[in-house]
Amino acid sequence: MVSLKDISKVCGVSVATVSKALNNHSDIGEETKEYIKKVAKEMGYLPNLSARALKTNKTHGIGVLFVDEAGSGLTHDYFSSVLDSFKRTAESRGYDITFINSCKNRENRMTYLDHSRYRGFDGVALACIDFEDPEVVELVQSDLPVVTVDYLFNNRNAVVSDNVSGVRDLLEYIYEMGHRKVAYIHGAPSAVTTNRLSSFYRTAERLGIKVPDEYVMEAAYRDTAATFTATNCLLDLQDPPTCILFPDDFAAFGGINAIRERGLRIPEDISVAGYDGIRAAEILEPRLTTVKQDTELIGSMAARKLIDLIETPKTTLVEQVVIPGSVFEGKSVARLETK
Amino acid sequence: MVSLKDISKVCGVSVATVSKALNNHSDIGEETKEYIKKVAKEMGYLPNLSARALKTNKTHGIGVLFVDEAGSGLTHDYFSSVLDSFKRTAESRGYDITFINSCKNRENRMTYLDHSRYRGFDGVALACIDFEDPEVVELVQSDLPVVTVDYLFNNRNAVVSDNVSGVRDLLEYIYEMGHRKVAYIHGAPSAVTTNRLSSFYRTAERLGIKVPDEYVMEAAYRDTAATFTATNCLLDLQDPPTCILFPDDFAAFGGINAIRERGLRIPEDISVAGYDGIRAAEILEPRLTTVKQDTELIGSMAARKLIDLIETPKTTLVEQVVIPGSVFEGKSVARLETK
DNA sequence: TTTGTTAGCTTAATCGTTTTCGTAACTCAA
DNA sequence: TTGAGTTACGAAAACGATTAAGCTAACAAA
Repeated sequence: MVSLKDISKVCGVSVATVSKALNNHSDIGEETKEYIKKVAKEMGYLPNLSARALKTNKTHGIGVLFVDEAGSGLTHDYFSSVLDSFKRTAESRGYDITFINSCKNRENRMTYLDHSRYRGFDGVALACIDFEDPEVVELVQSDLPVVTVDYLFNNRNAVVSDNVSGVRDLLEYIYEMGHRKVAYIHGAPSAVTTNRLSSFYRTAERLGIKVPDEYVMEAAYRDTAATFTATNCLLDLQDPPTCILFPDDFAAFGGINAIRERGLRIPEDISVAGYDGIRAAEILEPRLTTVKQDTELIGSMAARKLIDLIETPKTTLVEQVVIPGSVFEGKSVARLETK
Repeated sequence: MVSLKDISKVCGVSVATVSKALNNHSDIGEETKEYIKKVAKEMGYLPNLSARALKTNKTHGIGVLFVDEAGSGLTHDYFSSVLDSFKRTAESRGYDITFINSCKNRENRMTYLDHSRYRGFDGVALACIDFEDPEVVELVQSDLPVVTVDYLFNNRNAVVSDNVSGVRDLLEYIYEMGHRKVAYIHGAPSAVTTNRLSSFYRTAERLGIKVPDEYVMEAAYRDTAATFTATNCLLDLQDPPTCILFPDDFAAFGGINAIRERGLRIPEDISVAGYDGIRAAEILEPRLTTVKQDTELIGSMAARKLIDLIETPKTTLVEQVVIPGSVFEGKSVARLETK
């Protein structure tokens, strides 16, 4: 590999001059600069990142921790979309994305924080994880620039999707379609779940929808078996709901299966709605009415905030950005005659 | 950050001794070694990867290029599963995964190879991409350790799923279910497509299934609009097929929609089959009959092969591993009376 | 006693950059 | 003419690790 020294020899100048020329320092003459750059290009010079990082303590690397309950955020539609967008934005600003080692069960492994320091990440992005995990807390509380997705820490940058308005808008839409008996199968306890659930209750109350306790059930996100069971419970009620909200689109299909197994039709016999707006939801029958999250914006905004923080550490501009979703009107919620 | 020098001061030995002790060199006394290790741990020492890499030319980093037609492999079920498995295996062996910058439209960007060199990857894994891309070819032909997924290059390690046996087994199953009129909507031209298609023709011939030209159509992978159209064409034929194979599970849903819009039922009126075995296929109605790829094995095998190659470069043990899939028997292929 | 061997450390060079400080040459106002 | 100020460049010290080579004391063998 060609180094600064090689270039300096060819150009007949010192290593320092080459370095400064390539980095556009102002104390190098224009002609010299151009000449050096030309030679560098011709020789196929590539900076040695290790050497540079050693000197500057900047790796231009960002660590990401995208882990879901099942152990990986990669096969999770919502988070892989967010990550994808995050990656594109970060790369366009010259940062590369590395996974923070999340393989917890190996000897001699490091904590998330240690691993991040070891790799020399300039900053880290966290999403989709158990934010209660002591290792995660340690990482967040550290002096590394951090951005979290869908979770708020004190004094830390965060980008969250607006679950409150999401559920509110969805429920309002369902109300307008004439539904007055709406059940909510919500996800496992978490900050996201709490927001959605309380928004559900508040909106219901405002609209004058009564929500019997048995209309609210729990099923883990993306757990089709759980929603299958829960849906059956709801359908067995003496006074079953006319519409069911599910934790997410994927989980909704567990419920849809339960409904269909009973020979009921969607939406003629019962209406359903999901959350997330995964690609499959737009394609499958019935087109699922859902809240489409703006993963593109969430990801790119998270990258932006993190990189801004990295590059201007002075201004500890802690910001918590809320990204609204939008109701995607599918075919899974029927219009009811309001009696 | 605590460095070797800090430790050496505390221990009253030279920096070299500390380095050797921590790396288990044989010319350091047992007691000294233990003592140094203890102190290092107490002080929370973490090796500086940049410094180490500068000296050893090993970053313990692997670059991955997982890009699909749409620009990202992250939102692609099959590839994100493979990547996930790849990542776990690599991490368990002490390697971290970084994306090779694939954002092509930015000023001053590097080629894949340059970027890989710049980052100092010890090796790279490629999947899901346009292997004809000159940049990809350049990368593969370079002196970097490489493993490819689902594509064979000369003299390069590769892990491929067995498309030949996959299509063969699937078609045999369909034959046994009594189908004699089988159409194949295949993906866009590529090595994978070629293998599948020729396996389709060979198996059909062996089984004595006649395949009229109009039964074979093309639709891009994961393109539900294209399969929608193609399926309609097939259904409009004077002698329509009794079963349709689709490029992949996701694309199959485009066809399924077309079928349903005509009021036809699956599998009573027409049978369908997909390919890949994505999670959604197992859950959605109708349970899709498909070829389930062993993404877990493909990913971990790719990581294994690559790391073996990295760590023992002498033995240019070029291996091309073929991973078979298995037919997942859903409910989308009906048993026909053989007349 | 001398020589050789070995275990256990240390010295010092090196990897490729960045950056501070110096300095030579030149300009220009006084 | 002189001193100050500017411009353009170089020398050298870091950054934190690895490692070849050298040194020393202790001990064994002759």
